[in-house]
Amino acid sequence: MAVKRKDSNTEQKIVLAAQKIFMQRGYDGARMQEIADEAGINKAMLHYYFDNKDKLFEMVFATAYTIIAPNLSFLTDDSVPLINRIENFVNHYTDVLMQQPQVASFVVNELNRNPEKVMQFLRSLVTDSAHAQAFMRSVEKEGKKTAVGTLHPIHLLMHIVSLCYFPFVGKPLFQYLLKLDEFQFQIVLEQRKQETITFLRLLLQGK
Amino acid sequence: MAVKRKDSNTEQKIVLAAQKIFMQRGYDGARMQEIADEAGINKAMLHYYFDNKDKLFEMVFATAYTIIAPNLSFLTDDSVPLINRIENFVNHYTDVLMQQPQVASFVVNELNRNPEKVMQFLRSLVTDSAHAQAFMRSVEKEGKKTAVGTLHPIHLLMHIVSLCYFPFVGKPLFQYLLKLDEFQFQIVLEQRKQETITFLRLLLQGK
DNA sequence: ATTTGCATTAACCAATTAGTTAGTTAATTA
DNA sequence: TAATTAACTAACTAATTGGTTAATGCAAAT
Repeated sequence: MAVKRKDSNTEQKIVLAAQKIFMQRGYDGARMQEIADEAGINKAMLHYYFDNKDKLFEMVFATAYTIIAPNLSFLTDDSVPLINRIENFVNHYTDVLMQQPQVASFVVNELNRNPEKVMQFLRSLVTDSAHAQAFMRSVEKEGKKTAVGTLHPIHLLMHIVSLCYFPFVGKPLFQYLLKLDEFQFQIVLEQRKQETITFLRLLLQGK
Repeated sequence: MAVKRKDSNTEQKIVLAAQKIFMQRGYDGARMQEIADEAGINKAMLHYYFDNKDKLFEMVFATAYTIIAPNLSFLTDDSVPLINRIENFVNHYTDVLMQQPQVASFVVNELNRNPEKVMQFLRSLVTDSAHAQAFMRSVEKEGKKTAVGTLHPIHLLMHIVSLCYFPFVGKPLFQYLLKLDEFQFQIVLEQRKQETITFLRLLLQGK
């Protein structure tokens, strides 16, 4: 019996090409032909390795989501002070998003474009509902008295995630508004890690 | 000579339909036929009133951008204390985005999908580069000494805009992470106006 | 050496899509 | 009332697109 010859990295080439094209163009804008060209193979090969556009997309989206979706477990380890957990979260996701700047807007875009379908898919992918509860309890415990009174977990999370993610999702907007070229924008992003942490620290300081 | 009979509101129906479909599906996902159906007219009428898909899209995008793009003039009136200007900004754009929740993600999505083209189009649409400079000077003047030292205008702006906009752009993400239904999410958004202002106020308090 | 079966391709297909055309309707006006 | 012209439509077209098929290459097993 013959043996699989998938030693040739065709599948990997397809994955990389699909990631590039889908992230650049989105599901609707992506063309199977362009993915094939990018991978340097025939279009029929895409359907040989992945049945159809949807399957190929799901694979790309799952990877992208896993990389950038805020993992609440960063924020639920009660043995570490809340501010340090937040610091870790900000540092981690700023680094991740800087390495792959287009992933955030890709995931957010597709989630908005097709919330029902994609979120149904998410539920089968990850099971982190427990962390949401743990985060709530953890903040309520530690954040009783702060500079602004009682800390609301949901709003704290929205603050953190918004500050970390939006500079990437809104990059073109900021670049246009502030007339920043690529290089200048990179520098600003570098600074933001510290700026964001300093800002969030204000919220947690007892009065 | 005969006279225009555009008393029938066909053009208006097209505009409304195009707004709905483009915002729902994005440029690539939108179908001229679906826009025609939504408007209750023939597909050829779209081309009669607007030459092609691009023209129709540009009209929709220009309107959307004008509505939701952060207008820095909110933040540049030196006769009002900075914190009050920020308060006005937050209140205004939270209201605007709550009224049309999908506009923010539409504009941001399209900006990411086609930065060069759309931004080139923007430059012909609005000329607000002066406000960026005015904002910088204004913040540098008033924000010399704050709780965290000298206030950096660019980061302050990114904080403000991120806190206001991302809850809308990342709505499906937050709904999934925090298991919030439509009603619960609306309540959170209502609260955010005050939460965001309170948070930003911390930044401006002298130490 | 021949068979076996995965890997790969060129060519094709059916459906979709933006855009066009040729013509109809009906209000205005001269 | 007849000419004029804006408003509107059904039907068509050319190009694109996701997906299929039938055939071929080719390494390994017998």
